[in-house]
Order: sequence, then C-alpha cells, then structure tokens
Amino acid sequence: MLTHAAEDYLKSIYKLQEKGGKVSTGILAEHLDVKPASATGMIKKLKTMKLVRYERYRGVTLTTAGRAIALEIIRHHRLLELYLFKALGVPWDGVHDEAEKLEHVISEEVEARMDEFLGYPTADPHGAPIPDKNGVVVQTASIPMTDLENGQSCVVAEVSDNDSALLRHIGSFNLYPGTAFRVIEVAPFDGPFTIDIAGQQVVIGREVAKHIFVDQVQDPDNV
Amino acid sequence: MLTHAAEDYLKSIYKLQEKGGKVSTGILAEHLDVKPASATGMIKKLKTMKLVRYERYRGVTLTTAGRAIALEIIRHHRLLELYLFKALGVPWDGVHDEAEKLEHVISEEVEARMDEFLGYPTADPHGAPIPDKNGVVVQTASIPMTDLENGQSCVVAEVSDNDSALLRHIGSFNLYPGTAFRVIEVAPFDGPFTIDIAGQQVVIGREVAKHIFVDQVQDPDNV
DNA sequence: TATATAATTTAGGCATGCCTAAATTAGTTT
DNA sequence: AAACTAATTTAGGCATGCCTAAATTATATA
Repeated sequence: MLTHAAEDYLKSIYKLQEKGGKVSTGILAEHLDVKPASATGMIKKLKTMKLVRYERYRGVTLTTAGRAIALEIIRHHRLLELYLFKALGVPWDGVHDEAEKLEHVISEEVEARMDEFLGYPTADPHGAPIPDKNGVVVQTASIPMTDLENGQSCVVAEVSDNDSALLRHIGSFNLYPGTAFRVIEVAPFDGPFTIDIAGQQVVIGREVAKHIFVDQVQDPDNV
Repeated sequence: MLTHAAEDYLKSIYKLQEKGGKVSTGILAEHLDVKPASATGMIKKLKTMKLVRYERYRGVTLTTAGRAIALEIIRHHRLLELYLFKALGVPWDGVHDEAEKLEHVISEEVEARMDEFLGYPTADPHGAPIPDKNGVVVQTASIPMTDLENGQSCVVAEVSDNDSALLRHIGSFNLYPGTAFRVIEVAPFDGPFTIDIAGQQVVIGREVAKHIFVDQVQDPDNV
C-alpha cells in the first residue's frame, strides 16, 4: 500500500500532466505546497516503485501503473464529494476538503456502496468527471468562460473545486453545473462579464470567470 | 491537532482504564499491538501535552482533557459504525475496521450530519454506547453471558466488535443486540451453552459466550 | 563564447513513531 | 537481606516526509 503523501503526488502529477505533458519539479512542488527539494525526493521514491518516469532536470510523467493509482484516488475523491453533498447535505464549498482526507482511507467496498447509492454517477458536484472502476474518464470539451463573447449562450459544465470561498461566491449567483446563462456584455480591457441567469442580471469578474468552464449552446433567441 | 497514533493511545488508555484503573505500559502496548518501549515513548509525549498522568513504573491515566479527546474519538468510531451499517449497508463484521480508519479523519460537521441522519442514536451496531457531543456515556449494567445459569432469560446488550470472524459467527446465530434468548442448558465443567432463540436451539461455546453481554429479563414462562 | 539567472538537485537536519537490545527498577522469593 | 524474575525504561537505529542551505545544471542574455 502507498503512503498518503505518495498518493497525493501521483494525483498532482496526473492533473498537471493533463494540461502540459511532462511535469517539472517546481510546478509539482508548488501544486502540493511543498519545497522543490522535497518533491525531488518523493519523485525518486516513486521512480523506484515504477510509478513514474523521471530524468533529472527533465520532468516527470506517470507510468501506466502510476496513472491507474492516480485515477483510483481521483475516483475516490469525486465520488466522496458527491456522496457528502447528496447523502449528507454537506455544502458544495465544503466537500472538497473533507474528501481530500477521506479519499486515502475508504475501502473499495464503501466506495462501491456509495457508487450504487448514487446510481453510478459520472460527475461530481463541481462538474468534474468521475473515472469509472476501470479508470476510464469521459473528457468533456468545455471552454473557460473567459473565452465567451457578447450574446453567447451556454451551460455551466464545471467549476474549480479547490477554493472554498470562491465556490461560495459562485454559488451565490446560482452558477452550478447545469445552470444556463447568456452573456449580455463583456466589458473591454479585460473587464467583467455581465450575464443573464434566468432573467437575473449578474456581473462576474474576470478572475472568477477563469474558474468557470462552460459548454456552448445554440441561443434560441438568436435562431 | 493530535496525530492518529496519539489518538489511538488515548482511546486505548480510556478503554483499559474503564476496567482496572491505572493502565500499565505493558497492557497498553499489547492492546495497541506495539512494543512496550514504544508505548513508553508515546506516554511521555502525551504527558508533556497534559493529556495523561504518568509516573514511571506506576502506570498511566487520562486527565480530563485526555478523556475528552478519547471520548470524541470513540464517538466518531461508533457513529461511523452505525452509519456505515445503516446508510451504506456495510455488514456488521466489516464496520469496525472501516471506522477505525475514518474516525481520525472526519470533521465535526460530517459527524453532526450522520448523527442527525441516524436520529441521534445511543448505541452502535454491536450495542456499545455512543457518547454524546459533551462526552456523556450511558453505562449499562450488562453481564457477560458466561454468568448465566440454567433457565435464565435475557436480551443481548452488546457484543465485542474487534474480531470480524467472531462477529460473522455470532451473526450466523442471529445474536444481535436486542435479540432475546433463554438458557436451556449450561454444560458442566465449563462446557458450552445451549440456548433457545425464537424457538431455535443453538449451542454457543464458552469462548464465544465471553464476548456476548446480556441484560437479564423476567421469563414469562416462569412467572 | 562567457556570464548571469533560474530551476533543480544534493547534503544535512528535524519530528514522528516504530523497532531491538541493554540497562534499570519493582516486587517476590529464599 | 540477597538474589532472582518480570516489567519497564533508556539508548540507539530505521523509514517517512518534510525543511533549509549549498552545489549543480540548464537556459537565456550580452
């Protein structure tokens, strides 16, 4: 069995590898809130376990075995988030931190029972895809909200889950995955977005918009 | 925040102190499956934190602060056992090990929501009392089944929860907390118990009976 | 090409929590 | 009281996983 720390490293490497291929020691250390020297040490340990490929100064990537473990932990995390949200009513800005602790500890049996209870779901409360038992992840083609232009209609697909205060803020606008909205105005010079959610006008700052990902839809008013 | 190991030590000291006052290093080490030398080290650490009273060669006891923490962990454990059993359908011989890992990790918020879901229960699936939020435990006056004599009627109050195989065995007789039975015969020379459970005759060995605790009731047939 | 800067790695340390082996203390027996 | 036994403590070691400081390597700039 792996240590919790090792599992966290694999999870971070997976996520960083998703958007950029090889992962540098520095980026990884920053992601884990650890000094680069510490990351070097753990990377070496993971290499001896054949969970990562690594050449010094050249970055790190997961092997098939390492990827499988990373996906298992991510599956635990996201199933837990959804379970805490739906079965226990933990608010959506609180489930991430709780799942972060539980993910290293639950058995496959408990995971299976939560999965069954939830009806074999495919996304967590923030819209992130839940890998299946075999490590298959459904990748969506969502775009960041900051790519939207005037008049476009869309549906919230996913929201970053790691900042509790940000989630509370986004939630206060009712911007949950599945929520539809239309862009009314994008202020110039990287200004905020004014959007229409079910008839309500709301202004979303650019920093917040970066953390919201959407799927575009055909706007019925424009057809 | 305490380490998991420290929490386990406090929990063990609490349980051993219940039945015997001062706890010796050796007993504690055995209970935690650790060498006595290791226990000495942790005891010293707990003493500097003012969680235990300790004089070398003289045994250890909990301070008020230490007791409060021990009871909080025990509360976590027993609520988790019941939650896993009732909400997720984990079999009663599996909940102990799972709760053992989760108890160190769940937040007070999740605990409160499980408590609410379960309707503020007072006993876990093995009949052990669940301390309330203020650390108040209801002590029952149950007696070990081995104290029973011919003809006595009783109800199962509690069953030891730490041996999974034993629990499966006891469960196969339907001997759950709340189950009523009558002693038909106690074989001489420390022999087994023959009992009547809802019309079924069952033979229970002495080693097993040691782990079953009962409350006596007036037998209607004998009134 | 030489040098400066940034990233990374190595070296050495610290806390936790366990271990084994040796020394010490308590308690009992003669 | 002396000696023996059992329990406990001390001493020294090991793995994990983090740290800081110094050395090294890669890369960009002059």
